[in-house]
Amino acid sequence: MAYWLMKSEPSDYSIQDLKQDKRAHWDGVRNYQARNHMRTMLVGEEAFFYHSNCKVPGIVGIMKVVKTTYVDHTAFDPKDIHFDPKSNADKPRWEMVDLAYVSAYSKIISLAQLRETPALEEMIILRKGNRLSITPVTTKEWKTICQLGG
DNA sequence: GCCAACGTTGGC
DNA sequence: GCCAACGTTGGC
Repeated sequence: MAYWLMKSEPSDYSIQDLKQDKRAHWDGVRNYQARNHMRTMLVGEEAFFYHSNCKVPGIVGIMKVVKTTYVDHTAFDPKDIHFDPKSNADKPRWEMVDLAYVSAYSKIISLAQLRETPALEEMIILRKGNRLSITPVTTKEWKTICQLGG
């Protein structure tokens, strides 16, 4: 069983949205590396929900995989913001998983706080220039971050 | 808003 | 296959 970290801009979709919806399609991923990570996800695996591109970026909660990858049909929709003319029903290029809400931290574990934690110095999202929206998290990192969350 | 870093595209 | 140009991400 692997652990994950998945980014979303809260102005687009936040942990509060997921809490309300209970379950969500993680659509709109348009990066091959991120897609390939999703392909290896198994039902029951847990992921941190990360708020990116906002005032205080950081980890805000936990969710779990409830459905493995299937075709992301939003890529076919010209009105969708993530429309990709190179993906079609005959030859779909993008996929998504379904995730369920698990918990939300009462206080965000900020990016600054993650950077200050020595046990996390190898974390992928903390590496210079990293922009990948879906990354694996090691068991050690997972436990360290859970402790930070209290 | 700025800009470094990265991924993708397409001409050659 | 190379690589310049372009678009996007995301912290600050």
